This record gives sequence, structure tokens and C-alpha cells, in this order.
Amino acid sequence: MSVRVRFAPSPTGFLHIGGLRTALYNYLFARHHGGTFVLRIEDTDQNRYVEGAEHDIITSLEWAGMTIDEGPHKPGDVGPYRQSERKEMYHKYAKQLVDDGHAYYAFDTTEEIDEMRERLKKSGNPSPSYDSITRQSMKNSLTLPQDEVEKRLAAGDEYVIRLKVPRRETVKFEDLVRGIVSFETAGLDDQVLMKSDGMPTYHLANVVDDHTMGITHVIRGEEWLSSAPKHMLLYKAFGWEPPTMAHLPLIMSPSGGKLSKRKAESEGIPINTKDYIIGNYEPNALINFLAYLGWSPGDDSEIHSMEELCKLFTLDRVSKGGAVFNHKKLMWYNEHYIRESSVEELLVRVKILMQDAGFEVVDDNYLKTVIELLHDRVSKVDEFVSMGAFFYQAPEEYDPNALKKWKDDSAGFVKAYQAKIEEFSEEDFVAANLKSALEETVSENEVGFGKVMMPVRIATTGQGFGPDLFASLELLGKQETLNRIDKALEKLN
RNA sequence: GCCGCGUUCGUCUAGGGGUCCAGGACGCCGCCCUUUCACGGCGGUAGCACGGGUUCAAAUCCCGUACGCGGUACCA
Repeated sequence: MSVRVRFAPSPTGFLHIGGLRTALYNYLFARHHGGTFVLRIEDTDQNRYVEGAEHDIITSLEWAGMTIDEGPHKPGDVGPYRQSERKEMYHKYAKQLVDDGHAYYAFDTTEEIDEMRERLKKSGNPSPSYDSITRQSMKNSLTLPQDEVEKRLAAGDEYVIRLKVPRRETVKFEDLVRGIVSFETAGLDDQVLMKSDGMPTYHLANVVDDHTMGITHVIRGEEWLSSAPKHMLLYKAFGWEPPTMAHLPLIMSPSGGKLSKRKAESEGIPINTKDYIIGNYEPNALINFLAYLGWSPGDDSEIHSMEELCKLFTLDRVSKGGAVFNHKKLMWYNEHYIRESSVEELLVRVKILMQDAGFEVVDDNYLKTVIELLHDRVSKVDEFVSMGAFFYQAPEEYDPNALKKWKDDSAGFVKAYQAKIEEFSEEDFVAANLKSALEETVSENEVGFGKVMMPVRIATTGQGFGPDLFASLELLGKQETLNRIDKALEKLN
């Protein structure tokens, strides 16, 4: 049987970075086995529905380099791919469960349930729930006379359908990352399957869908592990073969705990995939990083393309413990992939960023040289803009930090250097000559190299660091260089 | 509270009883390269949560404890 996996997010906001990793593991598993990667939108909670979320999910996955084989925008044979559009199906199956005695109608109001909880809590039960004991004293089709149940249903009374969890049973199943896990049904409550608004809960929908969509492996976050036994009970009640389970370790925040929006942001970690897109991160870097957050191929390798990851990925090599998100390591990957990119590839992207920043890019070759000069020093592509701005604009301000190196004698050295390079013809205005001119200035004044070089750098670039100064000046050209020096001399004295 | 899952350098991880006084990567520190800042190269720092077993031998197996995380909804 060929592998079919699904990524099943709920459209309650932007695609979370943890969700992206879950999607990635599903994707890698599918590709590794030549299987199918399905996107299913779990929009059964109408209150939390966010407009545009589905679009964000799809574009985020595509940006990251995952191709969705089937989804709401790309229907296959087992659609629809939005749970809200499969409503009828859930009704049918829930009804079947009731008829077979595995589920029942419950008419209790929220208030009545709250009362029950209060009452039980007072009498010493620390965690009261609607279960095999308490259901006997509640209003449901198990306690009410048959004709009243029918009357209520006919009258359109609000009701939910609950799973009739067996009283004492052990639910055991094999999880591909954790091994055998087992739960006692005594600790489970009679989970609501159909809500009073006519929508199914996640639990019902997920089981019905995974079965009817032919899903062979359920790969999802560990937060689902606790409800997995309920799902197993459902498969059993339906008489269906459950898919193979694999619960992934959670991504943790550096300060501990599940990486939540609030935590992540206070720790400088972008939380939504969208933030990485607009933050100009390299998608292959993010993917490489995420793949290794909770998984490793078992050798000493660190760098792999999506294609290689597909070949290497197996679920038995997923680790069990939560993994802390390490932003610095992500940046290391990001730098690596930028360095791997050719200047031509970079040119296309940097040009757009430059233009967005308001710089006019008239000469591609000029930009190309800028990129070459900066290639090894940027961490993200947008730094080509921030670090390379001086190639497009004379400094208005001088970095106060760099200015610490502008001493009383600096202006004199800069003037001396200026005098030398002024003599160069346009053709001679090249890095090698510019460097020797500086060396001459240095020896004539009997000072250290830095005493002259730094002031020249500050005057021409406004910064105390940057790419090779002489190559930079060559690119800037004679006139521009001289102008900048004039201006600096004027401003800094 | 109850249920479940987990625990190897600061972080991600390798390790499935002897070859492990535990390997790699990020970070950090140092040196080299560079008469800037980076890149790069080389080196260093640092860890098997604890306690009991089992065994000739345990990071590896078993049992406890501690700690962490998740779940405990008509949310997913």
C-alpha cells in the first residue's frame, strides 16, 4: 500500500513555525516513500476561523519548497479537503456510532455540566469529568427514556453526541517514534464528537477523514498524544484499521515550554512562517535547520538540500525529547546558504530589495560587484542593502562608534591621501593603486596603517567596518570618492 | 491533582552492554590569516539528572526518585 500522509492545520492564524516543521516531516516521509502529501484544512471551530489563514498556509508551504499533492486548492479523489465542507459525512458516521451503541446523545447544557463539576469537586473528586460514571446522572440518551430522547430530537433541542468510552479497558498502540504507549480508558472522558452547532470536534473529524482519505500514517505533534487513545477507540468502534501513529517532539522556547507566540517574540524568534518570508530568510536554510530540530540522519553531516533530506529521512531517527529553537544556529545555516548562492542568483533578489529600499539600480554590474564585496559578510540577504547602502548613497551621518577612531590628526592624513589619489587618472583609480597610495601615506607620516585607513573608511563609507576599502573606493569611482572625502573633511572638523 | 511522554556538552544531536576517561555541529574562548570588519583555517571549553539493581562489563537494560514538557474543553 502506498504511503499517504496529511498535514492538517486549523486556519486560526498564520502558519506557526512548529506547524511548518510538522508539515516538513510529513512531506519528507511522503517523498521518502514515494507517497502522497495531503493538505487538509481543519476548520471545525467556527469561532476561531481566521480569514486568509488557508492562503497563508499554502503560500508558506510553497515558499519552503514543499509541494502539496492534494489539498483544497488542488483536489484529488478524496475531497473535499476542508472539514467544513464534509459536514454531512460526520453526521452520518456519528449517527452510525450512536446506532451501534458506541456513542450517545447528550442534552446537558454547559451550566448543567459546570454544576456537575462543581458538585463533584466539593465531594472530593479533584478532576471531575463526563465519563462512564457521571454520565449515568446526566441528561442523555442512556438515562432518558427512549421516547423523550426522540421527542427532544424531533423538537430540535440542542444536543451533542458523545463517545461512550468503555469503563475499564487498556488502549495500547505502537507509536513510530515512541514505541508502545498505553492508556487506561478510566482516565478518559466521554469526548464530545458532534458539537451542538452541528460541527464535529477534531477527534471525530480527524478519524473519519484520515480513514476516508486513505491516510496511512498520522504524523503530528506530541500535544496530540494524550488524545490518541480516544482516536484508537473510535477506529475500533468503526471497525477500521487505524493508521500508523507518530507523535513528534515539541519545539521548545529557549526559556522552556512550548514555543508560544509570546515567548518566541520576547526571545527574538520569529514565530510565523510569514515572518521568515518577509524577514528575507533563506527557505532552504530554514528547512535544513528545522529538519535537524528533532531529527538527525545519524552521521556527522549538517548540510542537506530538501532533495537529500527526502532520501535520508526516516521516522525511527526522530528524537523523543523536545528541542529548543536555537536562532543562532538558524543564522549559521542562513549564512551558509547565502555563501553557496551564486552572485547571479543573489543579483535578482538583492536588486529588488535595493529598489524597495529606495535605491535606484541603474547598473547590474555595479550591483554585482557590491554583492561580491559583501558576499561573505552578510547573514541575511537584506543586509546587502543595509551594509551596501553606502555604495548608492554618500554617508549623511557618520557612525558614532566609528568616530571614536577619528582623532585630531585624522583629517591631516585623509588630506594627504586625498592629494595622492587625486593625481590618478580614471583608469589608474583601481584597488591596487589605491592601496599603495595609502601605504605611501602611512610610511611618509610614520604611522600605523590603521591610523590612515580607518579615517578614510569613515569619510567615504560612514562606517568603521565593511568590505575591502580599496575595492570599495574603486567601485565608487574617483569623483565620488573625492567628493565624499571633501564633505567629510568639512563635516568632521 | 490525575494521565501520558521525556531527560547525553549552554543548545541541536551521535551513541542499541565492551572499540566511549563519550563523537559531530551551533555558540563561546584562543591562535593563524587579514595592516579594518567579516570569511576561512587550526585548537580549546563543556555533558551521560540522581539513586538502586541486572551483568565479568551499563550513557546504553530494569526499577524508583527528581526535574521538564504535554494533556486534562461543545479548541485544534
